[in-house]
Amino acid sequence: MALSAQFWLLKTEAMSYSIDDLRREVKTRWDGVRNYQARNYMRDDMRVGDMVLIYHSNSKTPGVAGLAVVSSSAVPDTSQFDLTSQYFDKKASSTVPIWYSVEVKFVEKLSTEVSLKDLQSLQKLSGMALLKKGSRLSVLPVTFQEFETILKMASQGK
DNA sequence: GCCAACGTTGGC
DNA sequence: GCCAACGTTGGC
Repeated sequence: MALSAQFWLLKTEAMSYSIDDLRREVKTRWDGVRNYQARNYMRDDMRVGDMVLIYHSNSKTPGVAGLAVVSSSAVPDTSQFDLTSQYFDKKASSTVPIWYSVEVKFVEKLSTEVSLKDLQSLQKLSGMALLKKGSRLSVLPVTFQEFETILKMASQGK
């Protein structure tokens, strides 16, 4: 049951993994996601070539900081098997993994970050999953219109 | 640092 | 299967 969505938003705390980290590494496995719905989006719906907004959460000025592309579809998140990892899950086994992660590749860092405030100020974006009250999901679908609007805001230095 | 809104866990 | 307690997220 694949969604038609081809655009996504991934949250990350800039202090632990920022768009600059992704630029440096070029590609990364988006591991450590421990929420079932977020997992389902990654495992069932994210496809190679899907575009991704990288969102810095929990920072002084939260907002969309950059752009990435899905470079590999979801495989079991190896950190769930790693005893030394904070993401270790004792209920998971290699034959029956629980958590999955896609790989994303750096595309660009926005010259101007589009802040949460900016997003909230646009009537056009009022339907965004990110802006829904109480939405704490770290993997969220974005519509093409929303995606386009946000990139436009970035290009206008807004 | 606060706390509201969630999701998960575990006792019953 | 219910639901209270607990842990986490994330804006402010």
